[in-house]
Amino acid sequence: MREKILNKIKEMLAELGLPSVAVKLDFPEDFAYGAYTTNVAMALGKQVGEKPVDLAENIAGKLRSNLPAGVGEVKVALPGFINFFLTSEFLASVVSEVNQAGKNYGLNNSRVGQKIIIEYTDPNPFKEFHIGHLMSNTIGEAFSRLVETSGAEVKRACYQGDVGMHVAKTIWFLRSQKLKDESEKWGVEELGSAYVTGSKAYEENDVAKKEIIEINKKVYDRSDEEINKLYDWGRKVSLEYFETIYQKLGTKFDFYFFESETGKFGGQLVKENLGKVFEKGENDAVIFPGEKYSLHTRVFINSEGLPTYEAKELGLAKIKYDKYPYYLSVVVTGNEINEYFKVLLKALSLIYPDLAVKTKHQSHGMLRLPSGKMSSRSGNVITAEMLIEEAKTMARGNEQVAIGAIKYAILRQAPGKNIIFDMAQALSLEGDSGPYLQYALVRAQAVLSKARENFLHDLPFDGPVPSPAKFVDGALEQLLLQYPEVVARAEKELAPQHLTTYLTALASEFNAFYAKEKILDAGPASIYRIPLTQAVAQVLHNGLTLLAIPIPEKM
RNA sequence: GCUCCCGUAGUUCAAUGGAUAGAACGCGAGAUUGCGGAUCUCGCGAUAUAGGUUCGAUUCCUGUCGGGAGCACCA
Repeated sequence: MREKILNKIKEMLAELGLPSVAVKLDFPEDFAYGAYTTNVAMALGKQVGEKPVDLAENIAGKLRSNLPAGVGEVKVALPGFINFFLTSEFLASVVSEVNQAGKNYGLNNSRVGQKIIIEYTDPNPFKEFHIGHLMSNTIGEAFSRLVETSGAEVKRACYQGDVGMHVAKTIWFLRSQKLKDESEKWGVEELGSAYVTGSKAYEENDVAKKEIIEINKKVYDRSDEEINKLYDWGRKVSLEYFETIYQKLGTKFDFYFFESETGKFGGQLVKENLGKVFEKGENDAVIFPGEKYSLHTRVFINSEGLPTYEAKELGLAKIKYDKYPYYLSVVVTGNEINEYFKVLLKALSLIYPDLAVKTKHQSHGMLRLPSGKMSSRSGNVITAEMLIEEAKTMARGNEQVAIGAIKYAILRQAPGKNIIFDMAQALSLEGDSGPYLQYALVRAQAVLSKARENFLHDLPFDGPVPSPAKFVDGALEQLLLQYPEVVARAEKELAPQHLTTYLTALASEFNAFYAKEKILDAGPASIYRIPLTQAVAQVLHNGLTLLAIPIPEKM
């Protein structure tokens, strides 16, 4: 439809002898202004030296004598908008289009043939899976699913810090506890608190600090049998635990990358480019002189000879590409990495320029809780599991609703900004929330299943509806029509909030419709309203699936 | 101190340079023998500040004020 109207406008502009400009066709804020609107007249007004309204009338007049099929009216509004109103017949046809397309409604081909890799979550073994990881996972999974709608081949990647100081800190404490083997009843929670204790010791106790640095080296070169044993056990426990969380959250990774591999290779890369890209710094460290490029100078190899985060990330870019020659690589991390990532991309561009341009860093903000609430006994860390459990009690024990509430709270705002996560608000379970969407869908499904049982037997309605035009109200149908464009925009901008905003508008419109009109047992109107309900349910289903928000059957 | 990000109803968030700045929570008033009330209807209420660019600025540019993150061997 959009294409048809756009082409027609261009055609008319040409016939009027007006200069060709990029024509914008928008969804107006209010359906009172039609289904589509354009501002060409205002944009052209000055160029041509005519009043925008007059110009708009001129163009509209032309359009009226040559309407695209499905457009019922063209109106001009001050100060020069041209608005397009669609016919009831066309709007009714949207309903059957949605039902015919089903799960495929909203897909497009804009990225067919592209290989895209998306890295997110990135929890560290030997540490807790905290709410920051939950946030990264939620956003990354939504990105992945959105990008898949464009026909791209998407691979999900998880990058995990299985070596480094945090590991050494945890092991330091485990060793001090004289842990013999895995028969000891320790799990992830204890690993988490071992890290906290080790961390504290590192900062407060010089002896411990030295021991931890020593352990760190031994983890890298695997020279100590006792440490190896603790290490292998801890790594396994952590990774197995993470899998249970991914399952809950609806993520399945294609690739796992570990710092133990990227560190080796990244360190090598840095050494090879010493003197070219990198320089010697203080205490034998190897640095990247970021100041040359008005960035920070960063250490890539520390004075112990071990690769830092930056060197590892450098190696990772290449390792990823070797495994999966990508067209685009998206990396989702917290925004405290922003400055480092700029340095990293600069260094990468000097070594592998082609990879640097293919890499896109998308950060997310921090998940903060209103102070005082929800602090864990072991420190300030709030684990994902604790949050989910807390949410669950508020969601009448329904885990799908709990996860939906949390995910929606994260996805409703633009990524990159901090989120003040007010538990009470996210789980008020009403209004602008995940459960609100879930409820609208569950309710629609309940009506539909009742329709199947008692009323009509030929669902789904994927054929034409007899004389539906008089039952068309317009708002729901126009929203249904917008869905594919909303998805495309959210995909292109990696902006899931467009989709959450849209779905909330759709659910709200549906709930109003539900309150106002009878769907079942409404005579001929039912013949239209049942498929309409089905189309709404289909779009809610498709949209929630794209956001990886669980869809409960009952709630 | 320097660099980056951000200031929108009382609160938490939207808004591709366009129309009356859109929701939700909260507050006030209503709707229930009705397909699922975790619902619906109505009301109150906001672009930090001073300039600039533009036919038109929440959006772009500059200053000020306020908040967050980072600033050499953690990730």
